Amino acid sequence: MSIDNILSQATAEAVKALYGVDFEASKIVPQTTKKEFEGNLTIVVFPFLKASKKAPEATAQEIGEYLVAHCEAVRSFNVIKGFLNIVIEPKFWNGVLSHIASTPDYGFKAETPDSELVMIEYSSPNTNKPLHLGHVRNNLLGYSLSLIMKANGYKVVKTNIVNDRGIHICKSMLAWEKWGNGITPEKAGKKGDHLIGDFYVMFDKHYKAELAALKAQGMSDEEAEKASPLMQEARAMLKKWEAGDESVRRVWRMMNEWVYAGFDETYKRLGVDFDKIYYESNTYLEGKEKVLEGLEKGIMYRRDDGSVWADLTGDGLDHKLLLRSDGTSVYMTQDIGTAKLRYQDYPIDKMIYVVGNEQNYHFQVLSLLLDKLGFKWGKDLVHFSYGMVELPEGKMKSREGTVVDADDLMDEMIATARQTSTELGKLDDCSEAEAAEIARIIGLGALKYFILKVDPRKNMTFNPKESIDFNGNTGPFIQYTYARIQSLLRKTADAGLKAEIADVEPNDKEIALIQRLADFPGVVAEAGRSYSPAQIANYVYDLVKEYNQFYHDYSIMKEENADVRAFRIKLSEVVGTAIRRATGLLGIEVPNRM
RNA sequence: GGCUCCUUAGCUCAACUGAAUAGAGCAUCUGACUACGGAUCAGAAGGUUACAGGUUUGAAUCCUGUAGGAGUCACCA
Repeated sequence: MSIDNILSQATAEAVKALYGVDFEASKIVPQTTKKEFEGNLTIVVFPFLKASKKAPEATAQEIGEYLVAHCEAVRSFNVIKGFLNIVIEPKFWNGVLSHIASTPDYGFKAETPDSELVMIEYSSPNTNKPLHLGHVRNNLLGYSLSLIMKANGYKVVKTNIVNDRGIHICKSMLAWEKWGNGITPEKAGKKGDHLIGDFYVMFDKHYKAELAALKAQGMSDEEAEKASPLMQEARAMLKKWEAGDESVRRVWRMMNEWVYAGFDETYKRLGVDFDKIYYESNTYLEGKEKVLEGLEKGIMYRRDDGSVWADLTGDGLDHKLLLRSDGTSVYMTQDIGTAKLRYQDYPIDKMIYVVGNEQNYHFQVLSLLLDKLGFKWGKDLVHFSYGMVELPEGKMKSREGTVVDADDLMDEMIATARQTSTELGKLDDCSEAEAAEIARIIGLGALKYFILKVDPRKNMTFNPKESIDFNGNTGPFIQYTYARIQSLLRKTADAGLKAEIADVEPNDKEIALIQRLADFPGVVAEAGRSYSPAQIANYVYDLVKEYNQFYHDYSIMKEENADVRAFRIKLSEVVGTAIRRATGLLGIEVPNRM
C-alpha cells in the first residue's frame, strides 16, 4: 500500500476516533507538501471542521497528534492554518523505493480477460495529399493515447479510417490523366503521396485559371463553378467511379497504392501503427441500411423529396440530413456505416475518435445518432478533440503554400538535431550510423515532446527551433538526462560499485525524488482530458528536473559512504527506468548515449 | 447571429477531483566556474490568471454577464 493510502486511512480513523464521523478514506487525498514548508505530505483539514466543530488549527493539531501516536509511518507534524504537514519516517521511503524498483510494471494495470475493449480511431487521412503538421499532432496524440489506454488495462484496437473516395480523389486522378504522361512514383523519384499531392495542386491551379477566364466573360462565381469543364469532368469521373467503371477504378486503385506506400513510410518514421484499417470506399454504403432501419423504428423521418433526416431538436440540436434525395450517403451516414462494420468486427465497449476540434458538432450528433440506433458505446463515445497547430510565422494555409509537410518536417528536425548535437560535440565518438540514429531519436523526440506536452484542446504554436534545445522543457533535455543516467550506471558498473537500497536515511532531495517516482501516472483517470499525454509529458519533465537538482548536489561516484553511494546509484537507475517508461507512453525513444 | 472551445509573466507552456505566497523553460539582468557529461550552477526581475459580478472557510479552476480570439452552423469529407 502506498504511503498516500496509509495516510488517508489513518486520517479517516483519526476523524472517526476523535469526532465520531465516518469519512471515506478515498476522499482524503494527501498532497505533496510545498517546498517552503517542513514535511512530505499535507492534509487539508477544512473538510473535517464540521465534524470537529473546532477551529482549523485545533483540528489539525488533534489529528496530527493522533497520527503520531497511532501511525508508525508518521514521525512528526506541524500545523499552518488549516494545513497539516506531515513528516514521514524517512526509512519508510526506502520501502517505497524498493517497491517501485521491484515492480517492473509499476503504475501500469495489466490486461485481464474482463478488460474492456477500446477502439481508438486516429490519423484518418485523405488520399489526395501527403500528411501535414496537423496530422502529426493527430497521429502522435492517437498513438500515445492508445499506449496510455493499454497501460490502464484496456484491450486496445488502433484503427484508421482512410478517406479514399470522393471528388477530391477524382481531381488528382483527372490531373494525372491529363498532364501526367504516365508518370509513376518510381519514374519521378518521389513518394507516392507527394506525387498525388502535386497533381491535386495542379488541378486546383488549372481550375482556378478556368474560373478566372469564365468570370472574365461575365459569369458569377457560382455560374463559373458550375460551368467549369474541369470540375464537370471530375464530377463525371466520380459518377463513373460510383458506378464501378473499371477503367476509372483501375487508375483509382493504382494511385491509391502509391499513396498508401507513401503514408506507410511516414507512419513508420513517425513510429505509429494501426491494428485495423478501414476504407471509406468499403464503408460508405453501409450506413444507408442502418439509417433505413432507423427510419422504420421512427428515429428518422423522410421528407417529400425523399431525403432522410434525423430530428435532434429534442436534444438541443438541429435537423440533420442522413440520406440525400437521390439516396446517396453523406459524411454522417458513412460514419454510422463505419461504426456498424467495426462493431461487427470487434466487441467494442468504448470508442475514441481522435479528430480535430472543427468537428466537435459532428461528433456530438454522431454520438446521439449511434445511441438512438442502439450502439451501446454511442452515448459516451469520446471525441478526443484537439486544436490547430500554428507556426511562429502564423497559420498554415494551403492556399498560400505555408502548409508544413510531415516528411519535410521530420527531415528538418533530424537535420537540426544532427547539427546541434555536432556543435555540442555530442557525436564526436560516434560512428556515422550511430550519429544518424541518435540524430533521428533526438529530432523526433523533440517534435513529439513539444507537441504532446500541450493540452490537446488548445491551439498551439510549434516552434521547431525551440523544440530542439538540450535545456528547458524539451524532449532532448529529457533524453539527455536519461543518457547521462545510463552513462553513470555504466561507469559505476565498470568501477564495480554496487547499486542497492541500503539501510540509509534518504535526505530531502532523495525523498522528493522518491515521492515523484511513486506518483508515476501510468494509470490515469477515466475520461476527458485527464488521460491526456500532456500530463505524462509534464510529469516526466518534473521528474527530470527533480533528478537534476539531486544530481548536481551530490557527487555520486565520489561519495565515500558505500551505502549512501549504492543508494544513490540505485535511485538513479530507478529514475532512468521511470523516464524510459513514461516517455514510452508518449512514443518517444530514449538513447543510451548521446 | 445561434452553439462549442479558448484567453495565465515579454514568449512557449504548467497548475490532478476548488486549497497555503499561481509554477517551469526560453529571453533579460547579476554573480560563480579547469568539469563524476559546464550549452553548467547560484540568484534577481517579471502576474489584478482578459474584464465585472456571484457561490465558497478558500476560485486560474464552479455559476452569470461583457470583451477579444478560434471553430462550426453544406444534399463537402
